[in-house]
Amino acid sequence: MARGKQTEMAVLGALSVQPMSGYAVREAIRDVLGHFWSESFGQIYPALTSLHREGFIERGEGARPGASTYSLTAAGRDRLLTLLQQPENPAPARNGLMLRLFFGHTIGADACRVLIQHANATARQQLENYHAIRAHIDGDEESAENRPYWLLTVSAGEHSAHAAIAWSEQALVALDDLTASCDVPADRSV
Amino acid sequence: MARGKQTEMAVLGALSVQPMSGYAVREAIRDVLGHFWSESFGQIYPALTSLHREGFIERGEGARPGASTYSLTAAGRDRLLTLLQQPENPAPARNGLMLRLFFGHTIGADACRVLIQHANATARQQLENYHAIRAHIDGDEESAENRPYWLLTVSAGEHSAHAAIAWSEQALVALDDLTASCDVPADRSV
DNA sequence: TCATTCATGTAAGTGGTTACATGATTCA
DNA sequence: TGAATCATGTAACCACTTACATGAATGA
Repeated sequence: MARGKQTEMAVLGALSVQPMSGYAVREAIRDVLGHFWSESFGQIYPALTSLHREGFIERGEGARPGASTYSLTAAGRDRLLTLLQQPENPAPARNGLMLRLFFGHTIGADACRVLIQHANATARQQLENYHAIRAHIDGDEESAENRPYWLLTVSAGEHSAHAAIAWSEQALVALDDLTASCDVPADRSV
Repeated sequence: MARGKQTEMAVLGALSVQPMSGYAVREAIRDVLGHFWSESFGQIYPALTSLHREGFIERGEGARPGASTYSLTAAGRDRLLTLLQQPENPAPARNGLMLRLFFGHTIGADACRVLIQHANATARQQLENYHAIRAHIDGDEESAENRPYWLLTVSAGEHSAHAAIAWSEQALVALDDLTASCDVPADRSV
């Protein structure tokens, strides 16, 4: 599926939870979907305009003059369902850490260690964030029907962070073995 | 770091292994870095032109008329080292599966199951690929100095695939519990 | 000879971010 | 009063993909 449809999907999804302004859509995407999705102003406002033109959202009075509150129409709800069911078009892989490590021999073992330690710290930070989000979702009485699905996404984040932590620690040991076997070859039997 | 520098880094990295044509650079990036990096023709040829203009690569005679063989200059090797040491600029998160699951209540548990089963199959496939790559690297006598670093990247892929498999299976159980508790509430405690 | 692969490039278009311009409202 | 936040939008730019145009070499 075209990548442009994904912005539409995220915006309709945000509005499906509750009607809100474009500004609030951006905040919702950043704060609620932030750990697995992002959209910028430059995407959100044009998307709102075209969704409105196509009749998928309605524009109502906002709390302030000049502000609007968008809400899904019936057609918009259908549209969201259709989009969500379309197969995803995976983005091309681009992992900067792996690219650097692949040329690890060029930058040296110490520089690699720094990169990996940084990845480890990041993953630990993420894991803490996921725990906080989980606690927040568990404590939220309002969205009981969404809760199991939201927890699924948090769980995916936790699994991924755990894997990154395990890998990075194993990788540091492997690098230590590598340099040790260069310095004191007699000490190690593979 | 700017995203454009990353193409430069990948191209210089490919040429650091051995001199080759632009066409071969693209093949190397696709086949060797494929599981964590990608570049298209439209990026590679302009990058080669600008790297040549800046003196980071030399253009030699190719095997055929009209074809060139690019190789790193000393300045190019320095440039690669500099680029590899710069901190990465992580791309904004965009996980289509998570976006869909977050609105899982809208599409329903069965549709979510399909998505998750697909993710499971993909991860298993990736795991097999990583095992094949690992075997290939282990059997390659030529690149002994690069081997430990290449294995690090394969290991990262394996960890990530394992995490995806474990998560997806757990998620399917969670969805089963969810629907079971809706159909036959008396059967389940919690 | 004819399809495939090797090879180099360009052009058009998409998708996306960032910075800017503007102004009202809230609250300290 | 003045800073922070809410709010809407546009313009310029960057990164990237895809499709196209071209043609030589290889090999069935």
